Amino acid sequence: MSDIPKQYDPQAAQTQWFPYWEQHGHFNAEPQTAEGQPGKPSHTIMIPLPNVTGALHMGHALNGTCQDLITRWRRMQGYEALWMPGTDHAGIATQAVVERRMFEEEGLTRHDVGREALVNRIWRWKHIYEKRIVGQQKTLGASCDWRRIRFTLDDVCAKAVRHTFFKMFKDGLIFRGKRLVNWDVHLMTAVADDEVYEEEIDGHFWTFNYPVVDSEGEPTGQRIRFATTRPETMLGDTAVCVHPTDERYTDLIGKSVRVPVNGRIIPIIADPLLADKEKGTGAVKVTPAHDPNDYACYQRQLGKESEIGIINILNVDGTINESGDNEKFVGIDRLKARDLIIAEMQTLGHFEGVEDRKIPLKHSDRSKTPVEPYLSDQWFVKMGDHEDGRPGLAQSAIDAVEDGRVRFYPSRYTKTYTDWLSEKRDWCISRQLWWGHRIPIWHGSLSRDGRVFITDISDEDRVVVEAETHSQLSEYFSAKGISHEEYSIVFLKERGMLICAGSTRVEEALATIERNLEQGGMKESIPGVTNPTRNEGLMDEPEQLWKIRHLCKGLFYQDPDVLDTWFSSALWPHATLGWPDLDHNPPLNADELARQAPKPTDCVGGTATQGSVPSTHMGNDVLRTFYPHEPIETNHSVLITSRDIITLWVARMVLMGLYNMEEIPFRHVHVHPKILDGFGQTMSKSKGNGVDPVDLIDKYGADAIRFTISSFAGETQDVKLPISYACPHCDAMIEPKLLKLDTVTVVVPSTLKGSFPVPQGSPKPTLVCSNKACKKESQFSTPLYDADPGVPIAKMVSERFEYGRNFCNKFWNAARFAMMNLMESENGPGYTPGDVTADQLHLEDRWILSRLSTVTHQVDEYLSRYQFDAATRTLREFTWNEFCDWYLEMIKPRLRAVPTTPSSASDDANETRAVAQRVLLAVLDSLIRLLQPFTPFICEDLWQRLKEFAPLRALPCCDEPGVILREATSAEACIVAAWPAPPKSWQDAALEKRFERLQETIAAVRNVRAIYGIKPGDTVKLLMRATPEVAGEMQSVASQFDNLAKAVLEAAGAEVERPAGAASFSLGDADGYIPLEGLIDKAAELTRQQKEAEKVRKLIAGNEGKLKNEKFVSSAPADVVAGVQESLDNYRKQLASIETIIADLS
RNA sequence: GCACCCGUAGCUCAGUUGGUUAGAGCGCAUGCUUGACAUGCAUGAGGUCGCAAGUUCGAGUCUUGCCGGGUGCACCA
Repeated sequence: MSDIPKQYDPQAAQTQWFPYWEQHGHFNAEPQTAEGQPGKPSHTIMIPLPNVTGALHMGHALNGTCQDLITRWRRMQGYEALWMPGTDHAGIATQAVVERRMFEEEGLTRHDVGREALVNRIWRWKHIYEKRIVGQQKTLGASCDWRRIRFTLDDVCAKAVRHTFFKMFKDGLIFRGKRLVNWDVHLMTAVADDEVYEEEIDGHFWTFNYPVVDSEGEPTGQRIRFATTRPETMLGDTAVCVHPTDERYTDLIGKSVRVPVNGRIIPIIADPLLADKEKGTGAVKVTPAHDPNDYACYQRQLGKESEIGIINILNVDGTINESGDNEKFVGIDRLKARDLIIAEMQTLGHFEGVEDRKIPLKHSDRSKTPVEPYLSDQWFVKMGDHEDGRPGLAQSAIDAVEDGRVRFYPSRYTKTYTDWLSEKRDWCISRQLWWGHRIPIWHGSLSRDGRVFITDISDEDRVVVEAETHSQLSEYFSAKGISHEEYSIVFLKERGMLICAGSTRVEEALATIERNLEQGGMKESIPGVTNPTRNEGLMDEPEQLWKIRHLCKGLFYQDPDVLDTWFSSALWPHATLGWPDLDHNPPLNADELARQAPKPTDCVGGTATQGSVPSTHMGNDVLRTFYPHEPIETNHSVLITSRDIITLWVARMVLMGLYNMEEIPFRHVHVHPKILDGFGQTMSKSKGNGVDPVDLIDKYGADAIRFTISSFAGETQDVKLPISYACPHCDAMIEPKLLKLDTVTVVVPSTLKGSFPVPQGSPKPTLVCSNKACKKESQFSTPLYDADPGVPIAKMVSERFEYGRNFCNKFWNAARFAMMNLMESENGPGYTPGDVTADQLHLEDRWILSRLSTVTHQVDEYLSRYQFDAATRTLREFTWNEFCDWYLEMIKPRLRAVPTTPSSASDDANETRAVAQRVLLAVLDSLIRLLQPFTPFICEDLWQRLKEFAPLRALPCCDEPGVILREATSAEACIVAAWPAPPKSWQDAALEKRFERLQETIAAVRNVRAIYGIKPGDTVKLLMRATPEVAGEMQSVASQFDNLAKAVLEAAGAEVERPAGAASFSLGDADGYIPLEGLIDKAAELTRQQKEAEKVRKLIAGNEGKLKNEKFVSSAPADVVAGVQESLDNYRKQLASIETIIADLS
């Protein structure tokens, strides 16, 4: 067996077998082609699409491992298993990373390069990172159907997005509204709630007063005091608010105050929710455009007598605009303006005091600058129920989980999901970005005065279509061959119109109009739409001004915003399967198809692997087969993801699936743990602790990474993964440390040299090896910088993965051993296939087959509940502690064709060897299959090696009594071999119990040998005192005592007595004596036995106490009481033996 | 403030519906290398299961409170 190396070489297996699987189409999932045709059940997993922002980290590796495991397991079980790959354009994150890079490297902002050029740059970024991501996934062994890879901005997904938006628009589910967003004044965009972080800063808390004025605007002499942390917002104040029952102010309610800095007269209103009698002065200024609470107050007051205004005082860049009604501050940054306003208030005598205070302030994660609450126009999806009481989008998704159509594993995450959905908050779907699905809406103005409208539709704004104008538009469209099904027009009360495009043709037609208008040519335009006119009224609408300036030049323009990333990813489960096209299958990826171009020999006999290429066949079989449908027995599906996107993504997929498909998108949702670093923090690029799985795979192998990861993918808690840096010169481990920077804490090597972060243009920081013999420097892998080319890099590694590496090596060597013994050698003939009957089995064969059956069923059970950790541990223990440590050791004598017991002395030694070989191969065969989902590369490698000399092998046989193993042909590849199903009848609890006793005895003998330092080569004698039954068992396996503990069983029986000068052990139902005349230290032996006796006495006392307790005896179940009684009896026997020994010794 | 998770051996974690002596890997100690594997084998040491009370015949497991760590959601004049 010289061709099997002593150590498993993961890289060799990975290089060989991944392309093999791909080329043979083993990852491909094919749809059923005709209705009603009986076929395999399907199994679908939709990947939680990684962002093209950057490379994958360990969290992705965990996520991918779980999905691949389930996919490979189901595939072997006979499912047509689809794992759908793809990536997400990740709107803001990707745009931000490209913008930042562009600024750092070229000093350019997006406004310098323009929309089209920026988007092109992002596409280039996307291509680079998608390739990297796919490469990482394949390195890990991901068995996705790569031909079906999708990207959320590709044509198939874009069509689904447009279709859905159009449908929702027509259904009245999409509306335009105002919303306070987190405005990043640096990037000049809104950022989502999850893209801001809070940081406490040292701030101030100022108290001012406003003079109360009478109806003529003359001061009454009264003043109202209030406090604020943002004095500049005074410019946007539209009210002062007090609590309605606050006696200090009740007489002022309804009166007015004058804002000293701009002279604006504003009312004093009462609002019990906004004002708090206990806090501050009890009075609060109201700035609806720049504070969420104030905005909520503004909405509450709408339509009431005390209705207040709303004034946006900020430009997009954070400077004060004209609406502040004081030209002194126009164009000044809001922070500068703050100081000026404080000074002015002081001068005017309205300043009361200031105190220092820690203020939690929201910062933009992208620019690390404070965000401003900022009122803007946004698009929303209505989540609430319909007016007639029918459940709306949110409710439909709640129902699906509550009635069990969608089930969470672990179930506690159900609460996260339903709690969030039951708020039914409308979903803001617009983003002020350039990278994403452009909102397919064109704004137009029909008004005659040339005003431009950024239209604002809420339900009450919609008006019945004016037939005349509508027909003009219809004419325009129909002249282009566009039917009225493809667009939807909504007119707004005398304010303009919105056209929603439902097809690319409409989009093109509308884009043509827009372009022509922009160029001033009116060759093609909608009647009634006039040339753009710059309107002065816009000047107080900074965001709109900005839009006009940068994005659109006319009265007729496409909405500049793009959709929230989650809008497209919510469609993922059906969009990727080709929805809304029901008449053909989705197209396959040409590059990926080329990878598996069938070799000439494969072409003979048909086109089986090409089944889902668009063909003459009509109908979308892919969608029909792989999207959940009735009857549910024919298809299964699971979503495997991390908990932080349960609301953002999982909930939205369910509601979108129900909306578009009228069926849930998946039946199970498995939520796996998160991976934290050794300091307990989540891994992320900005912290510098994100480990590239490929680095780890290079070091330990993909199987090792997968095995280790699955061993900690349990259901209870997150996983700490301590990492260190490996010195590239000497391989020593360098510990990481935390380094606090201005805004974040980052992870860097503890032996960091040089400043961090790097000042512009300075050398990159390095680490110094802590190994005294090395002391060399290297750069280190950090997502915060790219290392200089050609410089040695200390990669991030984690010793935790030795767990998996060692396991793979152990398994490799077990297989190596098996193969050596399956070949012809001086020990006997090579493997011959053939049946094995029950009567040919030895004790250890029956035991290992019993264990195999038990373990297989346990693994199935664990995997069906997504308990990867338990499944992994079970297989590891079985492989290492049972198969290797006991079974292989026990059959070694048989494989050497040495007669094993006196009674088998006459047996044909070769037959003994043959049976051992067959059972060995059968167990190994099953084990390779069982481990395939976990460690596919090593398994395929071993499978193919075994196939070379044992294409026929004896495998578990279920249908014939007495026949245990029967000849069968092995599958072409392990990845497509059948999942093991050993008969349950093999499980034999009594046998397993008996075997445990044997193991205990052997361990006890080994213990004695270790204590007395007996040389490994020396044989000892063993005498066992036991009941005739147990003694008989001992006799029957006597050769194993010799084999495994170098002990010759001299005697076994009830009459055996302890020889003088023997070391002893007591097991409850048997005592063992090992004569060690001369070797034994009587005093030490006595101490050892007394200690043992003490332990047993305590146990006896405990059990006796229980049995004396009448309540225990009467209320505990009978079997528990019997169990206690039984163990008490055993302990008493054991104690009696030990006491005899003690008496002998003393 | 509300919700969820976690606290078990030096470290990282298991521990099913409460039930006989609480387990694993790493690390540690001792002893083993010509026959699968030193990425290995054997043996061993190491835990009043965060604290307190309660329920129960019986609690690592259930309940309540407290302490400590984490996460999510609200809120922050």
